[in-house]
Amino acid sequence: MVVCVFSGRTEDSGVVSTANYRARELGVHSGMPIATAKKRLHGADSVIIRMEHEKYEAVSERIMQLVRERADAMEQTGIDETFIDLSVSCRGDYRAALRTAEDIKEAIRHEEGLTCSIGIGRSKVVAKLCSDMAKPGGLKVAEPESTEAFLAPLPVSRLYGVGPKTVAVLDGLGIKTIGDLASANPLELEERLGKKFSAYLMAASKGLDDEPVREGVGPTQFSRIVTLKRDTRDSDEAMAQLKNGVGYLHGRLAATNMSFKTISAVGILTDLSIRTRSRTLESPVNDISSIDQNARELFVELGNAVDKDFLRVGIRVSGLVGRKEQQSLSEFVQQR
DNA sequence: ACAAGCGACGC
DNA sequence: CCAGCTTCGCTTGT
Repeated sequence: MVVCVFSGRTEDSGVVSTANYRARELGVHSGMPIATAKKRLHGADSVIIRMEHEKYEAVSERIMQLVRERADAMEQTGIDETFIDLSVSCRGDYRAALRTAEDIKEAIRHEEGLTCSIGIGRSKVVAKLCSDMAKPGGLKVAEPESTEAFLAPLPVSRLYGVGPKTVAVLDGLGIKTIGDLASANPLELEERLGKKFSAYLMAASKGLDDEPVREGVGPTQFSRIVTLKRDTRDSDEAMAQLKNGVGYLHGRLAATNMSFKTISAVGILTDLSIRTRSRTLESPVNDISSIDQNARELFVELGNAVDKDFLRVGIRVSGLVGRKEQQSLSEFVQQR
C-alpha cells in the first residue's frame, strides 16, 4: 500500500519569501520574519505569505531521511511531501502500516519538534486524499474494502490533478462527485478530456490509479522568473533585470553538477498569458555565458513576436543531464 | 522520435 | 493578480 506524508512547517522561525499585493498594502515584505508579518496582518484574510525556502530545506532533508529509513521505497514530490510504498514490509496489513505511520510521526516530532499529516491507502491518489483530510497533524487510513464508498460522496475537486478547468468540464457532464465519476460514460469523458486523463480519472474514482512510487526522481528543469519594475518588451531591459537569475541558474547547475540542452525565454504578458521561445543546443552545456547569450537572443525573438508588454520575465533551462543516474532495479531490468 | 509552444495543475 | 517554480500532457511540425 501507499502512504503519503506531509510535514508541518516551521513557519514561525522562517522569513517571508513572497507576499501578495494585499500583504504589501499592510506593510509586509519579503525578508521579514514570519512572526513580525503575522503581527502586522493580525489575522487578515486573503493575505498570503510564504516561508523562505532555504530556511526549510535542511529541516526537510532530515525529515525525508527519517521517513526513508522506514519505507520500502520513497518518492519525494515536494519540499514537505513524500510518498512511500509499504507493500513489501506490511504485506497488505493495514494495522502494520498504521504502526509504521505512527512511528514516523513520533520520529519527526522527537527529532525536529514538528507535526505531520499522514494518509494511507491502496494507491497514491487515495493516500494523498487521506493525508489532505488528515491535516493538520492527523492520520487517516482508507482500507481497500471501503475505499470506493469512502470516495463516492466527495466532490471531484478532491482528486489530485482535478483543478478548476476540469471541474467545469465535469460539471457540464453532470458529474459532481467522485461517485458520479465512477459511473460516468467513458466515451463521453474521453471526448472532452482525452484518453489518458480520462483513464486516470476513471481509475482514480475507484481509488485505483496505477502510479508507482518511483525512486530517485530528480529535477528535470530549473527556472527563474522576476516581476519587472515596469512593463516592457525590450530585451535589454528584460536581461538586465534577469542578471541575478542567470547567476542563480548557473549556481543551481553547478551545485547539482548538471548541464542543460534546452533553454527558454519566458514572458508573462500584461494579460497574464505566457509566451516562450526556446532552443535546443547541439550538446549539453552549463557555463554562465551560454545561459546569458542564448537567453539574450531568445528575448530579442520573443520581444519582437509579442503584441503586449512583459509583466514578468524568466529563463528556464531544461533537458538536464549530468548527475549520476540512479535508476531503480525494475527500470534496469525493463531495459534488458 | 524529437522539437517547440501552450495549457492545466499543484506546492 | 497569490509569487515563483515545477511537472506533465496535448498539438503541431519536422
